[in-house]
Amino acid sequence: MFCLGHLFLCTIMLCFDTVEIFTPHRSGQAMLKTIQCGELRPEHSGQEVTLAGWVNRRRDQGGLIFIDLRDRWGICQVVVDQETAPDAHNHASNARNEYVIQVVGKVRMRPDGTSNPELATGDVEVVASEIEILNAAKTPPFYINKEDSIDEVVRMKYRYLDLRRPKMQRNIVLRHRVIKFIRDWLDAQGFVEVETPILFKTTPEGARDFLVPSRLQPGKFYALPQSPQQLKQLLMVAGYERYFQIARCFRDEDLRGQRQPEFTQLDMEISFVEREDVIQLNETLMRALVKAVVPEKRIMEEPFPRILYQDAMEWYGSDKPDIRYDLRAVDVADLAGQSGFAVFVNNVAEGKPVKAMRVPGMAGNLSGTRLRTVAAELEDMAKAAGAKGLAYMALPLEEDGEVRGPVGKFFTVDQKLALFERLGAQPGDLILFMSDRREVVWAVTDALRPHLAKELGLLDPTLLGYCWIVDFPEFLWNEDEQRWDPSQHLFTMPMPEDIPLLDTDPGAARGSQYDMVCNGFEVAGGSIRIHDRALQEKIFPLIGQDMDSAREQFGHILEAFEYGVPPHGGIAWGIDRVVAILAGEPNIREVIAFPKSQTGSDVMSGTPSSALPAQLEELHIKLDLPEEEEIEA
RNA sequence: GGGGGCGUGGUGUAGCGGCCUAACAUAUUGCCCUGUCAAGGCAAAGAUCGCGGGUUCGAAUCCCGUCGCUCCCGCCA
Repeated sequence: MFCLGHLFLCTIMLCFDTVEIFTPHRSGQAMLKTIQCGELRPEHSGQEVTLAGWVNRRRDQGGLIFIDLRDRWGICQVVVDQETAPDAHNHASNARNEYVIQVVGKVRMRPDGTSNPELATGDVEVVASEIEILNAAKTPPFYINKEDSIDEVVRMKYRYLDLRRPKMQRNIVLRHRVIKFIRDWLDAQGFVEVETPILFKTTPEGARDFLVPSRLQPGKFYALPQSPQQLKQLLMVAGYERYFQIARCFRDEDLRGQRQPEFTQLDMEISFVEREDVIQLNETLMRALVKAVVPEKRIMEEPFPRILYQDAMEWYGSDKPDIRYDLRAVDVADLAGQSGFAVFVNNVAEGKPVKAMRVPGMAGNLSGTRLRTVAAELEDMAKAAGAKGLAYMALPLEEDGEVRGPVGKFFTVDQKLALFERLGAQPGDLILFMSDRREVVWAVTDALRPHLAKELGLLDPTLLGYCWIVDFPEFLWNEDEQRWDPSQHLFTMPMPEDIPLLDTDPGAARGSQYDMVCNGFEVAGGSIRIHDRALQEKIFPLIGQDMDSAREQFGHILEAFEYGVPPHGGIAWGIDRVVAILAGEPNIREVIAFPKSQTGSDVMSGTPSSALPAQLEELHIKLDLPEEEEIEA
C-alpha cells in the first residue's frame, strides 16, 4: 500500500451524518405518502401507511383486485377487497397501468403460500382502505413494466417514459452515486470544486467548437468549452492547488456510441505533483469508487498494471486495450524470416514486422470447409483494416495430427515447434499471422482482438480490466501537414529525461501523459503540464506554431505563466464512459438522462430548431444555406 | 463526407414478387372471475407495411431517391 500522506495531509472531512433527513410527515401537514413502496418490510406489519406511485400492473379478479404499485424505491403489492372497501375497489377497477394513485391502507404479512420471493417487498402487502386516482394516464407507447427492446425513435420521443423504466432509473441513480462519491472523496482530500465559464473563447486546436454569437459585440462569437483545460491551469497559477469540477464539455464532431456532442468530465488539476502522484491519487479514487458503487464487480488486477504505450501498440495494436483477455500479437519476425514463405521473408528483409496471435481453441475440430470459412471471415476483417491477407495455422487436436492452413508447409518442423513454444500454443489453437507496415499490423490486431474475444466468449461482464497506459510519445508526425502534432495537447510536459531530445529527435521524446483504460475504453487521460515558459516556447515551433500566433491564442496563459506558476498536472475522466462501464451498458446514451441522437438532435423536443428572423437580425446573422434547403421561420 | 444495418397494428416480431382480404405474441377495450403476482377465461377493435417515385399484369417484398434511428470509417482525447 502506498502513502498519499505527504500530499494530502490537510484532510477536511465535512460530515453530513448529522443532517436531519427531511420527512414531510414530521411537519404535521397533510401528506401524499408516508413511506416508499419499495421500503415496505415485515417490520412494518400492522402499520397504517399512505403510499403513492404508479400502477405497475393490475390483476383484477372481480371482487379482489391486486395492484403492483411502483415508485422510485421499488414495487409493492396492494390488495383491495370489494366487501371491506367498496369505494377503494371501485377506484382500483378504474385504474390502469401508469395511473398515478394514492393508497391508504394497513401493512400485513401475506397469507401463507402467497409470498413473492421475486420482490424485495414480497412478504408483505398493503390492504387498501382508500384509493384515490391522482392522475390518469394514456396507454404508454411501450412497456414500462417489462424490459424489452424498443425502437430508439420511440424511446427518445418519450424519453420521460423511457426514464421511468427501472433499468434507466438504476442507471441514472448510479450516475448520481458515482458523482456524489467523487465529490465527497475529493472534498475529503482538500479539493475545491470551481465552476468555469460555459461561454468562453474559441480555440483552433482539437475538435470543432460550438459557437455562440455575441449580441453585444456583433460579429464576434463565444465558443462552448471543449474542456476547461486552460482555466484549470490558470486556477493552479491562482494558487488553488487542488481543483476539480464535474464539467460539461462540448465538441462539435460526428457522434458515436461512446461520443455525445455534450458530455461530462471529472476535470482535475493539482499543484506540486509529479506523474506518479496523479496516477496514484486517481487509481485510489477509482478503486474506492468501484468498491462503493458496484461492489459486485471485480477489478482484474490491483494495483492497475502499467503498460508502456509502445508495448500496448505492439501487443494489442491499441493505446486503449481490453486486457480482460490476452490475444496478443507476438513478434515472430526472426522465425518467419527463416521460413520458406516469400511474403514473410521479403517483409522481414524490408524491416517490416511479422506477428503471430494465438487464438485458443479456435480451430478445435473444425472441418476443413468450416475452417476455411472462419479463416476467410477473419481475413476479410484484416483486409478491412488495411492488410493484404491473413495467414493462419490450425493446430490439430491429436498429438500426431497435421497442422492445417496454407502457410504450414513453409515452416520446418523445428521452426513450427519454436513458434508454438513462443506462443504457448496448445492443440486446437488457431494461429494468425500478420505482416505489413507496423501501423497496419497494429490496426489488424486491434480489429481482430475484440472480435475474437466475443467469438470465444472471453468478455466477462463482471470484470473490470483497468490499466494505465504511460510513456506516450510527446509528438506524433502529421504526414499531411509535414509537422509534429502534440499527442495529447500542447501543454503536456515531456518526460524530464527526454527534454534534450526536443532538439535532436522530437519523435523519440516521451510525454508525461497517462491514460486510464478500462475494458478497452479510455476512461481518463491527463498529463503533467509545462510550467516553464522557455520550455513552452520551444514546443510551439515544433508543432508549426510561430510565437506571434501562439501569443494571440494563448497569450493570456503565457502571460499568467510569468507570475509564479507551480509545477502542476491533472487528469480528466470521461464520466459518461465510467458510468456506462460500471452500469454494464454498451452505450453512454443509457446513462445520460437526455442524450442526443446520432444526428445531434433531441427527438423529443425537436432540437435543434430554426431561429426566428428577429433573433437572427438582432445577432446580425444572415443565413447562407445550400440550395434546396428551406429556411423555416 | 463515406460504408453497413433497421423502419410492418400501441409495442416486439413473422412474411421478403401472386397463396397477404398482411400472421403471431403482447398491449388495448368490453364481459366473467375473492389469493393473484408475465393472473386466467370469453369476445372485440386495431396496420393501405417510414415517405416519394419507378420496374412489373401484379410490390410490404425488387430498384432509385428521401427522411429517421443505429453501427463503423473519416473526424474526434
